[in-house]
Amino acid sequence: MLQLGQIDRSDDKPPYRQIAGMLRDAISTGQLIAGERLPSEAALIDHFGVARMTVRQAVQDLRAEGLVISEHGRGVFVRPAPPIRRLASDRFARRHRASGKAAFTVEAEKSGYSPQVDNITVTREKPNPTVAERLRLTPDDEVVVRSRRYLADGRPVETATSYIPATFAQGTKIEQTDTGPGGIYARLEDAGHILDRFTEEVGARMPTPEERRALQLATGVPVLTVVRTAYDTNDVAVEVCDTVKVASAYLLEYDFSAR
Amino acid sequence: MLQLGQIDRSDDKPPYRQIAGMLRDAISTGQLIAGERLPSEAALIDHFGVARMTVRQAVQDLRAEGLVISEHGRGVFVRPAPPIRRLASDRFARRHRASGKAAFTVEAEKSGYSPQVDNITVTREKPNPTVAERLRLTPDDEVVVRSRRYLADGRPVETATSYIPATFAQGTKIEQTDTGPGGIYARLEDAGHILDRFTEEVGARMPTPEERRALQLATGVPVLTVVRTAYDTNDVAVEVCDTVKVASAYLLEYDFSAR
DNA sequence: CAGTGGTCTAGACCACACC
DNA sequence: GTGTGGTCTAGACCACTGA
Repeated sequence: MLQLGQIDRSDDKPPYRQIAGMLRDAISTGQLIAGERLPSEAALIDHFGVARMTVRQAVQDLRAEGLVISEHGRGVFVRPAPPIRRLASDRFARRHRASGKAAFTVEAEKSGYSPQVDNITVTREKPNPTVAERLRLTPDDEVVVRSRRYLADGRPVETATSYIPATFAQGTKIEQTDTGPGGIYARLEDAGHILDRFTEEVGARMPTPEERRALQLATGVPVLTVVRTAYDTNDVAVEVCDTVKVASAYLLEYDFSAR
Repeated sequence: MLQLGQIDRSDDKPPYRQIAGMLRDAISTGQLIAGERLPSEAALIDHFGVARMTVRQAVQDLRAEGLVISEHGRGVFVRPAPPIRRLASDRFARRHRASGKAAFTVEAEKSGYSPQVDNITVTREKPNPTVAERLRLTPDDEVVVRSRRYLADGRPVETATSYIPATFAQGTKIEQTDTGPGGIYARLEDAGHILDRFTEEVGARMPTPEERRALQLATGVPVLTVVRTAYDTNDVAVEVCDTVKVASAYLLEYDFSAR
């Protein structure tokens, strides 16, 4: 049974923060382990002798920190850490593509989870200014826009949207739902755009409500945003890929020279 | 004056979500711009005909998303986007170091903000298991631990903790608060450890309460965690640097080959 | 069914900002 | 001072879970 202290009414820290602090300590010291249920609101009200809103505010703080998740009708639980995918920067190397597999599949086999892709859409649009600039297009050029969602062991972990200049995608499988073995990059190379290098821009923020839905995100879990641009051997930008990843499920690895 | 709709009581979306949605729309459509004040709680209560806790819960949602910040006694404001530092992966290149400047200073001059470092502490400790593994040390070896906080135009943007094997730091300025021109890396190279490459591991999460204090973080702003390991030309790990960055203030750029 | 968290009401007192 | 958000109380009804 979990042992908790009492509120110090003379403390300037408000009661709800004191309660949040005690629960946080219980979690960080291992008195409450991942997946375990916290005392119910009723139990906390009894123990601390406060109103319901006070304990709810404490729990609310912990949720915003991503420490706990609450499940309607069941209870509040210490958030279990999901398995973490380490993404190495060689994940788009040609040797993987040569095997006919997409980067996400290769990664899945290495790490031992079952990969899945859904919600694939393919459209043709005018690029937004950011994409246009990266692809060095005018706003009047067209791009093929490919969106999809990636799942690992059935759980959404990432959404991705690729933008490919229509002139490069024209008449290739890039315009179809199934791009064939090796994915977009293999088709671009088939078309003579031999890939040379990528740049990635990494940031993080809280998800929008739509992203929370699409990625089934608990409160208190941010997203990593990664915008990748692919260049061919003529230094032509051939694709921009905008991805939103569940932050708790990823570690991105990069190598670079000291010279 | 801001125009807002009314709550639809027959909607299954609860009133507080409807209110949050309308405010969110007002922000995303530009009816409320960065830095502008939202209607006061009293005004929202009047307008929507709900209890105070209902409008507070709506605002709470927006705070957790990082869309607004509330200031006690002043109001709730659309969160202004802070200037974003783009960190290129060549920021530790030797040519910068040669000029006698630390990476943070070089970055500051390029981007035009005033750099500052404070809270510098230097201790000698046994490494924790993670650091020990990265530095290929035994738990009995010692490391010099250097912590500091970086500020841009007076605002905290990052905390960093470096771990250097004591055998490499011994007798150098690395053990002192002021490491001299070019910083730790210059001193390691003075000592014959010519730097060859770095690896970085990037993740994101919500800050701990201590981090929120140290970085003066508003609610709804995650942190980027970057763990960098430096290797010398003998492939010896000579430093691990653990950094926590305000996510809204950074974009990390990396380049890598397609081969 | 009982137990859980989700939403809401209608008040209260407080601390802070600004005039 | 007035107006703002921060904290707290003591209820109410609802929706979901699981025995």
